[in-house]
Amino acid sequence: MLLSKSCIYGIRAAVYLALNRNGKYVPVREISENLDISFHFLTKICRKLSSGGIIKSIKGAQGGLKFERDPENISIMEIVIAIDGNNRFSECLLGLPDCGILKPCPLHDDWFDAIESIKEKFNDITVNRIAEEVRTGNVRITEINNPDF
Amino acid sequence: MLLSKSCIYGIRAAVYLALNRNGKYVPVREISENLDISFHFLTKICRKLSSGGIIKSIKGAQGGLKFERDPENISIMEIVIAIDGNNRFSECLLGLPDCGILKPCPLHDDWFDAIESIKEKFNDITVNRIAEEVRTGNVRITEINNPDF
DNA sequence: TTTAAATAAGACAAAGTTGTCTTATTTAAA
DNA sequence: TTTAAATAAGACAACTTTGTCTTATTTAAA
Ligand code: SF4
Ligand code: SF4
Repeated sequence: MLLSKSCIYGIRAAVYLALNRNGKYVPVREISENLDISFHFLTKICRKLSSGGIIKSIKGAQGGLKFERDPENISIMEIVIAIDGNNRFSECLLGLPDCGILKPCPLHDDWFDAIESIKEKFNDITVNRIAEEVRTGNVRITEINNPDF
Repeated sequence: MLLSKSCIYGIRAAVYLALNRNGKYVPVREISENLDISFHFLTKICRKLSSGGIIKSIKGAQGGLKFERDPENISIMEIVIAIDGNNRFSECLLGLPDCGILKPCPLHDDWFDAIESIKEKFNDITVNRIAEEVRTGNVRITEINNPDF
């Protein structure tokens, strides 16, 4: 798997948040129930998104989560980095020690083409773009039977 | 990580085997020492390659491993499948339940382009091709200081 | 002021992957 | 025939990821 479950949940939660932003803070409980993700696990992930500066959270009644910045400008890559750190994509194919391009492993060229292309895409795709696609009904972020997302 | 450690070790071991085939059976111990891979862990992986029909093994003195088929015709993909099963690459990006192209997740198109390209490459690249590249000194399958591989 | 709703924090459990070790079995060579 | 070299098999430990649970804290509303 290219992405950890944590990343996947984080991306889906961010898209949910972008879909439902009407100024109000959205509780983690609501997200976890609608996306069918373990509540406590999701709160942990959301705390990473908070400390990563992607969302902000407010405690107490009427509290919840909100974007810190406009999700128009938040890429999938930023979410992945906030959750799993910077080396999810820099880990390379055979993971040899002291690796580099001086004397690479046999799959280096092919692998780097592929991973660079994925990286580019992850940098380009914004949370808002995905939310828009969900809104127009082309794609989904939850199980197939859920009519809402 | 796209590939599990088991796969990585399996690929490196197969390339080693292709580099050192002079009719004789190669003991797992020799491979594990030269590639700096845990011996017992590697034997487990090699048993998967055996039951997958990629290599054959002979017990006892002068025993060891040998290719079952010509490594000219063994792709990296076959090794990955023998070790990790068929769904390493069919696992999809967001891993939604009941997934499909009818109503895909937002990253489906981009993801499938990328993964198809990687799959193609993994199907094309043979163990022998990698071994040849190691022989000519362009690439390596072990740590940088090792002059042999 | 009290209560209910919400995040924060962290202990803990379950599961998967990776790695170690021991014992049994097979085989060729001494 | 004995011995050493090798795989086979599987128990078990360490580590990582994933998931659950409990307690503390904060906040708005009743
Ligand atoms: S040579 Fe390239 S692909 Fe291979 S292990 Fe190193 S960085 Fe990764
Ligand atoms: S829509 Fe495509 S990329 Fe997304 S989860 Fe399903 S198969 Fe994977």
